[in-house]
Amino acid sequence: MPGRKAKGAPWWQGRFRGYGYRMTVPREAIVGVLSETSKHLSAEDIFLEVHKVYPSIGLTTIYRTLELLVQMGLVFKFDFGDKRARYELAEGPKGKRHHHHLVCIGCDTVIDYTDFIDEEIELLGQTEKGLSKKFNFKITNHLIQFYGLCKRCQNKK
Amino acid sequence: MPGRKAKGAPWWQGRFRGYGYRMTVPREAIVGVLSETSKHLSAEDIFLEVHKVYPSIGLTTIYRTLELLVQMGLVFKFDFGDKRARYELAEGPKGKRHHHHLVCIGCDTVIDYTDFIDEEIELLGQTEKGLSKKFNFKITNHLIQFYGLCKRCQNKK
DNA sequence: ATGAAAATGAAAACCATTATCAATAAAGAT
DNA sequence: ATCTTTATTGATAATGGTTTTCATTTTCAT
Ligand SMILES: [Mn+2]
Ligand SMILES: [Mn+2]
Ligand SMILES: [Zn+2]
Ligand SMILES: [Zn+2]
Repeated sequence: MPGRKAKGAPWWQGRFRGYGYRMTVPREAIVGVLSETSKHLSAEDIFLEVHKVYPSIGLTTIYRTLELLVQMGLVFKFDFGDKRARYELAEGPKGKRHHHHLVCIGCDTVIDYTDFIDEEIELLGQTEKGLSKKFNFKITNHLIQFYGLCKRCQNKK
Repeated sequence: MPGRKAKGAPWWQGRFRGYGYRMTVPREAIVGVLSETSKHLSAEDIFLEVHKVYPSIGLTTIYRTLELLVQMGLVFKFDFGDKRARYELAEGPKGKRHHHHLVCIGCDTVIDYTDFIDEEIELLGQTEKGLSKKFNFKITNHLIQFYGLCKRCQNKK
């Protein structure tokens, strides 16, 4: 099992350095938290989690670091309709993991899905091409979210 | 030209009454503003517009009425990434006009498009069906936005 | 016209996010 | 290991869109 617990420098350190940023304890901790969850955390969520291990790290730093991470393309920032921004690691050591979301309007649960991406990619590509031509609009990104009721919430009176 | 300037009760009054809400001057004015634009107005935009005719109507009422309208399904509320919510009439007398958006990250312009390309329709149907089955998720709505550069912003410097 | 209930406006409160700024810590040079 | 530069941090205050509060006004069925 190569490298499994080797404790070498985490893969993202090079990313920071590449951008000319310093590697710090708070940054390490924040990316650490994000890399250990599949949830869509708010700044405060992350703050609370980081706080357990480093009580001295402030919420301001969480916000600042998240902005950096978004700028670097390491983190996605989403708005699911509750008032807070939600953050999620954009990629792991294995590469990108672009995906779309199912948002339950009953319990605010967010489901990631990558399953249908493959079939979607083809159609998405064509859609984007068509729009680009029709409106002379250079598409760089897209946001696709489906809203509805999750299994649990469908069975609630 | 049947009914063109007939000045009969606007079509949305019945909607308010149907929900048990009263018809008031501010509500009339707010829907009026929304029905005369194709832009995506913020609460303040609407306030300013209404203010020209009814200087006594306050911003609070704008917010309250917009929330009502969204609840009634008469108005869509969007978040395009600037900090303010944007509102847009969901339908006219002729029915729904569901559409998607192209958002320019250069000038914040938002382009509506309703003439979905075949690929997009297929993409949506296929995706929604697959997702519903796989996750047992009842999809009721979707949000699709493409981000990029509009024609003008592509030709800047 | 009357009166109960709904709706409004002014002001204060909310609250996620940002800006400020003095203190601290990272990293290259010595 | 120490020094030096300067990015980074944390406490605090400020911001700004949106909500709450509550006394006053308006709607509309009677
Ligand atoms: Mn996700
Ligand atoms: Mn629109
Ligand atoms: Zn749910
Ligand atoms: Zn533009």
